[in-house]
Amino acid sequence: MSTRLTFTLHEIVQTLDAAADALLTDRYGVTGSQFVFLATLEDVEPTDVTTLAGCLGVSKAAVSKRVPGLVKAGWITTSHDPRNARRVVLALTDAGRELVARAGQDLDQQFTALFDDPSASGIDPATLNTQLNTLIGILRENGPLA
Amino acid sequence: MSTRLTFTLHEIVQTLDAAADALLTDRYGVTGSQFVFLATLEDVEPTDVTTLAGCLGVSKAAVSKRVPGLVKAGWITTSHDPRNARRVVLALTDAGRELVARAGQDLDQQFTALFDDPSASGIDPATLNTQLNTLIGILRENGPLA
DNA sequence: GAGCACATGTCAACTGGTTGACACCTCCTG
DNA sequence: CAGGAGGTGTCAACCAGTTGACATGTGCTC
Repeated sequence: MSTRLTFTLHEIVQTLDAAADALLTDRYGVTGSQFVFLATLEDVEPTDVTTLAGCLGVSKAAVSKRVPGLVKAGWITTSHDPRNARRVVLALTDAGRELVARAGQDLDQQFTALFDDPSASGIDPATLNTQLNTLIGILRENGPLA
Repeated sequence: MSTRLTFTLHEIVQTLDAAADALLTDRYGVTGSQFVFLATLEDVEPTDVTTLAGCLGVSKAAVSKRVPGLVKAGWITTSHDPRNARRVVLALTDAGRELVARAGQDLDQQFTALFDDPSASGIDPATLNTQLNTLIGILRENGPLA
């Protein structure tokens, strides 16, 4: 338990990610980063490599390299835009959509259940969220640390 | 601005890291991850590869590979424990200690200054920290998502 | 219609992590 | 003292990112 807020923030996302990863691997057979890929795609499908890379916050090359594996695993499909021969169109398969829906709901439920713990009384997730978003706003205004 | 707390948490640490990295690169000529390495070492020096890897939360091999570069850059030194010929003892150079002190203070000051912003009134860093630590505690108790 | 600016995806080379195998050293136990 | 258990660092092979270069396709302008 750190007294430094920045450390605490890193610690909580790491713990959160580890927990999510374990759940996803055990129950759904995907890694955390695969789930993020699929869930993000679900939000914008059908779309192309460039757009998805933007949504994920990674480079086009990173997306490009991961596509074949996800196709082979049966989560996504690729097709070609008849209007643009260069463009690779990505979409979820039915299995992919199903996975995102079920696992997403599962994760959500597990997470919100944390706040039912007696020691969490007095912690309001909405307030917490607002405060953190305010900090993000200030951080962005100031340019990377003025 | 996300409404999902988990997303917000990821977003704030990413923004924070980007800001810190920019500051460190500009003013001190080290990357964020180099600074973390040195600051962590400062906490436990002199120590060996295994212990430092534990503190950093990475593998021994990862530490082992980064050492030569940091020695060459003049931030750390390696030596041998006379009691154990296998053991590689890591310590900061004077330059390294100086860097950690100055940059650490700089980062701290920049971070705490965020809370002076008028829109941050009503956000108490200590309370925030306590609440997040409570959540971490619950998360760990429950095993990776019960 | 020719040509150019730009969008798009992929490749190669690099970085910094991982795991598993291994060599080496220490120390305890019989 | 022999020998094995276990600690310690490094290596090789791999994975998932990055950047920069590149081939290719689109569409605008002249």
